[in-house]
Amino acid sequence: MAPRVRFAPSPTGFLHIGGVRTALFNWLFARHEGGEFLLRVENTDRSREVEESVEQIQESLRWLGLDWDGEVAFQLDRLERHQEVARRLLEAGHAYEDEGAIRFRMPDEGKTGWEDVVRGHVEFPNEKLEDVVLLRSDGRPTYNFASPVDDMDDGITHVVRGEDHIANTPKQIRVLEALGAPLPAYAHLPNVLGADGRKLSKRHGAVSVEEFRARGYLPEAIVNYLALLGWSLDAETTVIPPEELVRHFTLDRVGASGATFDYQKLEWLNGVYLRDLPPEEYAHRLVGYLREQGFDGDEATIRAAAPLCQEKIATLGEFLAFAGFFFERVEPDPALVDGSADLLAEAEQTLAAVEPFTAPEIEQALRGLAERLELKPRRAFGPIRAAVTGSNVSPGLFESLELLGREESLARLSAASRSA
RNA sequence: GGCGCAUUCGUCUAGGGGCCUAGGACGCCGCCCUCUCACGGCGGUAACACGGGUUCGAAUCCCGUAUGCGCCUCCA
Repeated sequence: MAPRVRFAPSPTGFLHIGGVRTALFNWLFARHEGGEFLLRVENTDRSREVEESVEQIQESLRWLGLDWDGEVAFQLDRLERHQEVARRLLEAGHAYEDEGAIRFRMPDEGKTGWEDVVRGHVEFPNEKLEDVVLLRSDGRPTYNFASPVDDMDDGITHVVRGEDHIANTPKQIRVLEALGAPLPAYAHLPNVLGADGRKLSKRHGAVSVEEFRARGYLPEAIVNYLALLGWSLDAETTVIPPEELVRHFTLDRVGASGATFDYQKLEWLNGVYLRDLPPEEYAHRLVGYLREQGFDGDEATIRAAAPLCQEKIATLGEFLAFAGFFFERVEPDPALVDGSADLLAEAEQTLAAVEPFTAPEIEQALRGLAERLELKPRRAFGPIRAAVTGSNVSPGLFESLELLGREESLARLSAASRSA
């Protein structure tokens, strides 16, 4: 039987990166096994619901490439079903009324356990199991009731979720047993933590998919990185594109201990993916990203600047800080050009005569100038770079000059020379 | 407090009794490359939480302790 799994977020806000990891493992498992991946919104607590979040969650999943099967289901739409099942349990003596609510009768003795796919045998003493509320006094189901009932109705074969649900599992198992439903396999994923060992939150850095997207991370890099949080292919491999992930992912290689989210490693991985992109694709994504961020600089210039930056930045978000000088005049840091008035004037003259105005010729001319002035290349090019790009960190100088064009390059050199 | 889960370099991890004087990756440090930055190359740093067992032999199995985290809501 093909497995069927689900991702069941509650619509209380944006999609948290820890939630994405849960969704990802479900998705990878389903796609690897040729099963189905369902999306179910657990919205039984209307008071905590955040407008727009349902759409945002879907948009985030789509952006990451985590496609789900069928329509999105909403837990609240199945209210009548939940009430009917609760009545059944009431009539069968498995539940009782309590101040308007309906509670499930947990056994008082013995144990309730299961073979967790990632942790092995887990069991709880039944005396520790509270009689959970099935239906609130207003008739709405609670999570510990709606969730297993929906899993049953949806034919969920594997419940893959965060480890914070471990203590809920015995309760849900008892409910399912009382209903005579087959038990799904359970796999409890380790938590995703911040650097201080606590649950990853806003103060550790970006936590929502939207934020990572806005900062210029690639979905495939995020997916790759997240897959490594709790799962590994082998002892060696780190860079594993989504298709490879699908090909190799198995639940038995998921670890059980909490994983700290490492922003530096994600950034490195993002750089790997960025550099691996074919140049046209890189330019395409860069334009898309910049437009999404509201940047309206000339597209041809963006595309021309793209290859000069591809090997040098790790996130698309760095582009404007790194190559923004292509789109507007910049004020060089006085300290970088100070005392170089003559050099800059000479460079201006030299470049005025370069023909054609292309990187190789520009390089030859400027190296010749450095030699004449008896300056080490790095000493000679530093002020020129600052005059033209505004910074001592930039794309290649000669390529930058070519792209900027002779007229603009000379103008900037002239201005800097006067102020130096 | 009770119950549960977890514990290998700073971080992510490999490891399932001898292949481990513990491997890979990120980070960090050094060198090389070099017009800056980056990339790349080379080298280095750094870990089996602790204590008992079991065994000829333990990172690997068992017990205990410690620490961290989770849950104990008519939240999910």
